[in-house]
Amino acid sequence: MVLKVFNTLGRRKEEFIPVNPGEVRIYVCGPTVYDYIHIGNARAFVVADIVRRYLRYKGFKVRYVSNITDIDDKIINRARDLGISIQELAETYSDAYFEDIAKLNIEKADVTPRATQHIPEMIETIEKLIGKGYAYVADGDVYFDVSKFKDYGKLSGNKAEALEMGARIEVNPKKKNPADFALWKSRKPGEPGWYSPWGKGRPGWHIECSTMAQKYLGETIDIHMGGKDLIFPHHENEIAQAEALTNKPFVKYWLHNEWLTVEGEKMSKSLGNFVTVRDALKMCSPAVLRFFLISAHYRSPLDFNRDALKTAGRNLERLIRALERLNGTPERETRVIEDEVLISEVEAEKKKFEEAMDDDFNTPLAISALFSIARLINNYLNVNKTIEKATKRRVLKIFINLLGVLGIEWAKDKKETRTDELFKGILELLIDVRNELRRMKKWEIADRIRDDLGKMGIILEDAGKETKWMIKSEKL
RNA sequence: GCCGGGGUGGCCGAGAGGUUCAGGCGGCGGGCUGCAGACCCGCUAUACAUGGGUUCAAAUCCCAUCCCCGGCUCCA
Repeated sequence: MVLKVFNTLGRRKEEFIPVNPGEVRIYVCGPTVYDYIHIGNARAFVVADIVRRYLRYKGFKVRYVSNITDIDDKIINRARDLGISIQELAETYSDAYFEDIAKLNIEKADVTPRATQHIPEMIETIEKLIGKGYAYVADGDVYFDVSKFKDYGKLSGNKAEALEMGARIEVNPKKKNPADFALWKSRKPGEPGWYSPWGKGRPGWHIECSTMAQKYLGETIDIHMGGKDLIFPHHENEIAQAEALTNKPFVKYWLHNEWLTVEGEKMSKSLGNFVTVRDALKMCSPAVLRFFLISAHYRSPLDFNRDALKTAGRNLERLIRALERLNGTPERETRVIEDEVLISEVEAEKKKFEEAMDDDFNTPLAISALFSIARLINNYLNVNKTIEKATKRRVLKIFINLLGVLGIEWAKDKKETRTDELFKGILELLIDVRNELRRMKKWEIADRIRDDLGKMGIILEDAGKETKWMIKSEKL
């Protein structure tokens, strides 16, 4: 099956063919560590994570690099406001970032380069660009000369001339052209600076990414991802820098995800509707948040709100329940026709899942195949009280693998039963007594026990003679 | 001003020329159950912003209009 991806460069779906057969190199723009990451960041990282997992599922060897921007205006200002050092601030929030993405089950990158640890490489790149006539020095700053790069605007569709018209920023008199962008910024009083041929200063934002991407992934990388806001100017400028340097295509496929809104509005500090991952995780479990984030196609807008989270929780629960139900079903040796049918139908859904993912990572459509699998399992188990061993294994494996592609790990998300033995003992005693009451048809008392426990967050479900209990996780 | 993305059933959300229009949630009805839950079945659902056009056939293509959102400035 052919994987198709929507390439921002060209704005159309293309067949995915990596530069080197069987091997994919991905670069994802990581966070600027001046604050906790928000759910919009999380969407971008989850999408990238799924791209990575699915490519691996398809048999590609994946090398995945995602940077940390630890020097930038926002960091400098924030550190100043808080009265702490830049290093301290960056350290705090990069630690928080790793914690947050780990919770969301986003795999760690193979390499996580930090901007401040690659200053010499950036200086070298800038020197080369100056040498090739693409950049010029102006009073301690270095700017990229957009007019020298023919393809400028090919990613975003913005023309350098048009940018001048719309630009509301005050014109920087050091620039030859308003669209030129800084490769190196001279140090202002109170700011940190690194020694360079142009005096003390620090690198521009764009040069960080292109330099580190090329250092770890080579001159032409397969996939570069990020939120759509990065298309311009960030990615446009990365292309200019990298391609001016090598005369080779910098990135084969550019993938950008749409915005996540909150209650219909874009997140912004001024609206006060910024939702960090940490805030969101007070409302739902990490698995639910992740499941919510992939409930729409990555190129469609998605709105974060309580109802949507609730629905995501129910949906995920439906899948997990079916999985657990199958897992808990007793095995038998003999295979019957129903087993054959189940396997072939589940295999058909697996194929649908793959087709959906092959079509530019269509997660909502892929998820619908998972619902079908859940239904098939439930239907089977409604009639069959046992399942043939190999059938069970096969279906479980498919189900778990497909969930795994989406980064939903059943074992990891198992509700932590933070209950001690004493609690369990008492509860089981209570259930036994209740079942005794049920046998005696004392429904009123039996129901009262179930209802009252329900109010306390403990759910009892009678299935024949057995009674299952679970702690209602408000998070799910 | 220049560029871009959208408007699909009560809600969310796939589909991008053609058999009866995914899937989930919610609601209603039924089955199972002592009841409830979970699960299954059915209905809600002959929906695709509006007006034209192309076509044997249009959510899907074309034109116009309305509305929403975004980029052009740090931003996933």
